[in-house]
Amino acid sequence: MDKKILFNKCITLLTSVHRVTHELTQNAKSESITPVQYKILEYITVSQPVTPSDISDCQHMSMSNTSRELKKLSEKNLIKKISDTEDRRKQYICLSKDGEALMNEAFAKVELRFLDRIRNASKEDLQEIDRALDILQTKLFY
Amino acid sequence: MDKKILFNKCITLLTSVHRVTHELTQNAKSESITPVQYKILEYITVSQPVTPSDISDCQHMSMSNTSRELKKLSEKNLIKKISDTEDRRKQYICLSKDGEALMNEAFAKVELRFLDRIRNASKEDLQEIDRALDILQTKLFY
DNA sequence: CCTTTTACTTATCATTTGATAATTAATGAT
DNA sequence: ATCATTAATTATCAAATGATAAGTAAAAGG
Repeated sequence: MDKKILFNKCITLLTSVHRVTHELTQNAKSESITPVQYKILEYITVSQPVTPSDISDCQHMSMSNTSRELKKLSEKNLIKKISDTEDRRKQYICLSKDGEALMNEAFAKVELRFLDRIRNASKEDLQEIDRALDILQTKLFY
Repeated sequence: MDKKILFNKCITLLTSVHRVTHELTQNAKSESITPVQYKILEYITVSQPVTPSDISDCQHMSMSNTSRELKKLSEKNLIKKISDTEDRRKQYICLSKDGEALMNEAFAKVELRFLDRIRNASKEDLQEIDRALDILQTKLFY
């Protein structure tokens, strides 16, 4: 196995993944939030509850900028902040009802486009895709 | 095959791919260019020669903003513009020597990190990864 | 020819994002 | 009790990006 070839293949896939992600998500997000805010909400959606520090780490942004964006999301009533009862410096961020609704809507659009993308795949194709997703998730994109 | 489960698995992989991409590429790019400029150079690298219109389409930015960024890249001597002899409205963009050097350096850093990531993979793992990349490339991220 | 379309450019403005420093409040360590 | 550390906030500034409008030059289509 030539690792150089594997590298190139991987780069090609990365490029394709980014292109397809854009196709799946374009116009999915509400216009009331910025791209960064959408990414934050997406992260909260799949990982809630999370702390501002978690968001800062995972989204690669400074605590100050994270705090600013969370404040804006809070002002738009898309998230709730809950203080930790043990360590009162900490906060837990969750989606509000509005936030959930907004993300459900966005995810529904993305799912529709995803289903359209695999529309013509056979049963065997789907199983191969499923298996390939597992392998890459565990062995490469862990 | 439950397509809903497949969708969720796919979203999880997309998230992982974006995280890993960030890990592989962070600090790989020269500090003399902006993220958007790096993405443009990356696209030129794998697809050259390309026209400004190609870049505009594929990077999802307006022609005017594309033109501005290409001008900056040109001023930094990272790209060359070549006019089409047949249709003098058209241009072909290629990397300059400096541009190639800059991208080679960036790709080398990314490759090192990639190799480190698959350091502990067995021969069988690598073959599975290779096969999985092929499948996803052709059947999902086409 | 004359008009329309295409490819690209320039200029300008608003918004978003990134970076930095200073501050508050709670906790941990000695 | 004091000092250091942690978690988060606020304020401010600069830079990058996105959006829009107007303009140039070449080509294409009557």
